[in-house]
Amino acid sequence: MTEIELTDVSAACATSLVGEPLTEEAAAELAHTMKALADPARLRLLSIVAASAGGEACVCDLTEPVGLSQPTVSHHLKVLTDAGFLSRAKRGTLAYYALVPGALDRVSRALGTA
Amino acid sequence: MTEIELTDVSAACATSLVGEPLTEEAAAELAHTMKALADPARLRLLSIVAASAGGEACVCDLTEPVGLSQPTVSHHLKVLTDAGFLSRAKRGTLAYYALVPGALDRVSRALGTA
DNA sequence: TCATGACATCGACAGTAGTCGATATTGACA
DNA sequence: TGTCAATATCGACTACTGTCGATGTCATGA
Repeated sequence: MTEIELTDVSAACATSLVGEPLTEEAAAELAHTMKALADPARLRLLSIVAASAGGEACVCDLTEPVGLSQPTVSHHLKVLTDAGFLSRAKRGTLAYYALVPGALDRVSRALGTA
Repeated sequence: MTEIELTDVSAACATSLVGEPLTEEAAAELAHTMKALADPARLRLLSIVAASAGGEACVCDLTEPVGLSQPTVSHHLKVLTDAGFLSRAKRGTLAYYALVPGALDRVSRALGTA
């Protein structure tokens, strides 16, 4: 595995897809970022977090809606956090996840021509 | 695998990610669409096609730039075509691929809040 | 009609990713 | 300190995916 450790959203979306041919590196970074979004469970987690009161939710709030085990939900949240889409705030024994403002918009702009 | 045969862009991007929680079906469709984009070779193919003269390119033009075998390139082009991002026009013995107008924009809008 | 060139499909293989149960970790609290 | 509850990590398994070489298909042109 060729580790791309800190591939987060801001790094991956510097250039636009349709402007000029992507370099190999730019394509790898953007693909890595999009892979984080290319999973139904993670998309649902993002949308549930976004729709939660206060814009944040803890793992225990998310397990039941998506119908997956707690380790699996934790795994998906880690993927989204590493990709820069979610932030994690631990308060007491609970871990609250929230959307990182602008992260989705950056990916959006990397794709769209408009 | 629960086949989603005709998952193309237009079906997958009806709702926005951050508006309200995605249904299981909407999440599956959008994830399927995004999976088509979540690969460095396919992103490069898209960008090369977009930047080609006349907005289209044949397989023989694409094999060398991405450094992959002809069958592999053909496979990626099929994935992108099935997902609704590329159109295929066969003229003589050559197959010309072109961006489907608005396809990327639809995904872009499904992600962004703006 | 036959050979050739462009592309698609097939079959196989290796690497990757989603999932879970079991377990470790961490903080709260009695 | 010991217990409990919430999360994270680990190990394993299965399924999927990217890749290739071999082969099939089809249109062109001699």
